[in-house]
Amino acid sequence: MALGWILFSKGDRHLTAEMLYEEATRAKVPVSLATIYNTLHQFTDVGLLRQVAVDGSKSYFDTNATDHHHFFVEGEDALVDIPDDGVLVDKLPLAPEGYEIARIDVVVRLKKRD
Amino acid sequence: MALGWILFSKGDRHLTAEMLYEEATRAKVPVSLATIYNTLHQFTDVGLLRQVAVDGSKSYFDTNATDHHHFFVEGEDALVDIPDDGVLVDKLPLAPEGYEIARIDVVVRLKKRD
DNA sequence: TTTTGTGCAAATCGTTTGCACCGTT
DNA sequence: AACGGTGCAAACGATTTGCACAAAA
Repeated sequence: MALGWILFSKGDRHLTAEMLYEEATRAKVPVSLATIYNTLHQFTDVGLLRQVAVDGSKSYFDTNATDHHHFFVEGEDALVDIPDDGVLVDKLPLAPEGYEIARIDVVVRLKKRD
Repeated sequence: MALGWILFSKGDRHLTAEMLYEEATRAKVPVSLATIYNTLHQFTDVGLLRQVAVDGSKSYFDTNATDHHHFFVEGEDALVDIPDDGVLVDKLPLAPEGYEIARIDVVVRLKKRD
């Protein structure tokens, strides 16, 4: 419950388990990381969160569960929604026989301009 | 060197470190996983491989380093190239001030049709 | 002898699992 | 007393690091 409040009372956010853990701790909600993961997965299962795998290691949880795409800032490891329909995927490829498309993820990787 | 042969002498492939490790072992090239990772990263750094982060955990290395997108079969954990230009990303979003687009990753997640 | 390259054992880090605890029926 | 739910310590698996050894300079 407490975690739900932290997650959803501040608009759209992109959190890692670690981030939520720190926020919870700071907010005097003492939980272990395992509980954080359990909670994140439960929210994900009921469709309130969207899990985004953007680099090899940690994964992000997006409080905006609707279909949309992301910027990912390399080096900064920040995940940002791409404003409404800035991206359009065209010419959807046919799914191979016997399969159907579950979801399309578009990640636009950004790097600092030098 | 031996790993280079395994990687590149069989056309386009999508391998995890573990897979390459097993192939190497089977091919009587005894290396540790750490060496596999070192080698994969070296090839990636010089642009011969492309690292694809598709789910939270393991990451795939694609021997096709050119720009293209992927199907990912959930459950099977298989990664497949999307044939030539089956996908087209339109209306490229402006990168925020001070940033430039490094790469665009499109992953079409497939699930078995029931 | 120093320097440079290579491979790996051990450590690290994100994540998951099994189980102990507690309130409820 | 049995049951269901919740939280977490400990295990796990993928990846990285630091260091030992060996060949080249």
